[in-house]
Amino acid sequence: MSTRKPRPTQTGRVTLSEIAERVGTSAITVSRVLNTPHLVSEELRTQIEGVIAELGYMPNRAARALARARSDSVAVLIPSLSNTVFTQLLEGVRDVLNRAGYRTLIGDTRYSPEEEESLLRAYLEHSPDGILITGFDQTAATRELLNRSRVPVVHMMEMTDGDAYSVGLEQFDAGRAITRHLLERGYRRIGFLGAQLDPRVLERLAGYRAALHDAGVNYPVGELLDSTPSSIGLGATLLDKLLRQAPQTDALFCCNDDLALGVLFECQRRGIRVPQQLAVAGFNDLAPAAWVHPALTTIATPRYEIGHTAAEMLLQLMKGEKPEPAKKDLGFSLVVREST
Amino acid sequence: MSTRKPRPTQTGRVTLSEIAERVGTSAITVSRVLNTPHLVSEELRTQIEGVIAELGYMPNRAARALARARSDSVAVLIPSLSNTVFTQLLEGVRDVLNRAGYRTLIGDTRYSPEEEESLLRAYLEHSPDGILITGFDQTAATRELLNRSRVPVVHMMEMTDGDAYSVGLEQFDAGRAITRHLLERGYRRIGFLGAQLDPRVLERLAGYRAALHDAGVNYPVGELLDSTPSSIGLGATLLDKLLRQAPQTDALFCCNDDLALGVLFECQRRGIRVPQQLAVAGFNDLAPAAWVHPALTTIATPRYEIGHTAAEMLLQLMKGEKPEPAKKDLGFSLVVREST
DNA sequence: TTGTAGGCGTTATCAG
DNA sequence: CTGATAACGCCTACAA
Repeated sequence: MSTRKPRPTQTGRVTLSEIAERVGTSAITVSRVLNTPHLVSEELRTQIEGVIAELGYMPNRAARALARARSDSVAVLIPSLSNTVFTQLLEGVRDVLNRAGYRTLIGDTRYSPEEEESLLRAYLEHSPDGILITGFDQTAATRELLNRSRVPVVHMMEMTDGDAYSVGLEQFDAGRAITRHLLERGYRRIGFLGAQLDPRVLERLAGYRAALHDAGVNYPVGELLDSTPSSIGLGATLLDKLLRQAPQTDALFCCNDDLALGVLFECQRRGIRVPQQLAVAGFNDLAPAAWVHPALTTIATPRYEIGHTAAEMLLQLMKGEKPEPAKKDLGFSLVVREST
Repeated sequence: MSTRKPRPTQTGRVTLSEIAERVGTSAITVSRVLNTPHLVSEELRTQIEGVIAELGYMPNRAARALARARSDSVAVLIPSLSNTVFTQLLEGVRDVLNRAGYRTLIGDTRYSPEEEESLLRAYLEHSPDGILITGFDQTAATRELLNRSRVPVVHMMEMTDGDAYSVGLEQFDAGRAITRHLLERGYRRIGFLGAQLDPRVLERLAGYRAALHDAGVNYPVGELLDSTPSSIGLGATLLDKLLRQAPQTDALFCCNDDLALGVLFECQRRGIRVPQQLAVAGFNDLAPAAWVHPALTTIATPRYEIGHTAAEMLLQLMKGEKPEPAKKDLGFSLVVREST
């Protein structure tokens, strides 16, 4: 029994060996109490558990990760932390992953594929067991990194061809659906307000154009695109611009609720009656949409469920299972309220 | 030269030894190229850098953390991810910490000290180099954990006595300030709407009461407290309740902008003129406050700056420096708009 | 059911 | 400036 006496550790934290020494057993047995308790005799186990509690032992994740070659962590890349669309997505993700014992490394890409690439590079150093990423707008290098890392990946928010795993909705269809709703209501000079111009917004724009086209309507003067981030203030600004550029517009599809709220508030300020003089539709169905006056017609998107489902799919992949189907379309719903 | 040939690793990832072998040097030298390049000769360095790039080498953080006994990560505990107050706080935190090379482990406590304790327990396993935590409402066990871990901690959002490091604002003073504003405007039957009832809300309530008391006003029937989470919808509900309970109320201080917006929208719906029939004040100055109609009087709180400053303070602590002063009051400002 | 040996990938230490 | 050696704390594999 040449047991080297374990000295206090570098960090001052209690280690398995110290516990083992106290109990008069070996580190591996203490490890078993933590990971496979059924493999340890009742007696030893309760004794060890006592000392663990007494000493306030706390496993060292770095050591565990190194030994097991997995980290029990998942990297989650979203465009923005200040957009509730993505924080709700995150909540769905975390409710699933935390329960399953995973930590999430959250990265916000600021809507930039380059930033996304650099975040991914950084997070791969942590050997994540899985990756959740927003959309399909990755740089070539990002794709390369994802492939070479051999870590399971699930894409969120959009659907696509390809053979990637994904959970989302058809942004194109949603944009078309709400535009059709406006057409059905009898509006014809239907404008579009777009900001940020990320791929999902562009899909919605394409859906809007398709709906108009299908209806034999053409209203290019009503399109206003701005690549700066969405905000309520920008909605107000864009409305002002639009009314100069195309005063005859009778309905407006805003690429998200923030813009739409800005438009609504600006209409209130100017005394423009909604929907009588101008109908307004948004996208996402954020919390204020149901409460503003008039209440906002919009597309409800299942953010929480997308996060939840994507995380579940990733869990399967991390277990080595093949999720079926590989793509889940969680749909959307048109919520007609007073503003159209 | 009994160099064991390094086999492909467990994870399939390139390691320092493999690079070393390729170059005909040792792992430690490769490590130096990464960490202290000035200690390696120009020639060897460029050669090694070439192979690193060629093979797409990626350091293993777990191994590094284990060897260095620090993780380059910081745990950040906030009450909620779906409240923009805290996501803005987070952005301030991350802008500083990411730049300094730290990762953030984000935990949302759901406003529960018990949940906070369990998150802290979990995150301590990662050996964070520092901890940012919201407020001072910790369980005894949490305090014990923080002390024993000997990890630097900075508290955010509130000020307090004690000797803890903190960056925040005096919630009491802010609540008192906006109430005084209402008093100055001539309102006397000033109600208070509170939700969630976390410590910061209770401080604001205390400030409200103090202001009334100082003015010789007493209006207990106007206080409505609800421990469920804040939301626009709850604001509408509480207004309804309040108008039954205290119809003579002439002004309302809502503990945050969400409630205030709900109140405003409900007033619009009912045709209650703001501020003529009822003045409404909020707290935080969230984005919509400036744009709703009438625009909302509120208290602007420096969330981003608090996160930023707290992170800088933590950085100092992690370097072993003593930040001066230990408590930073970043203040608030009264933003008077149309609703009062 | 328990323990021994050895390694995970990196870095600190100290020698050359 | 470079390298050999020995950790870091835990776990896998195998043996007893």
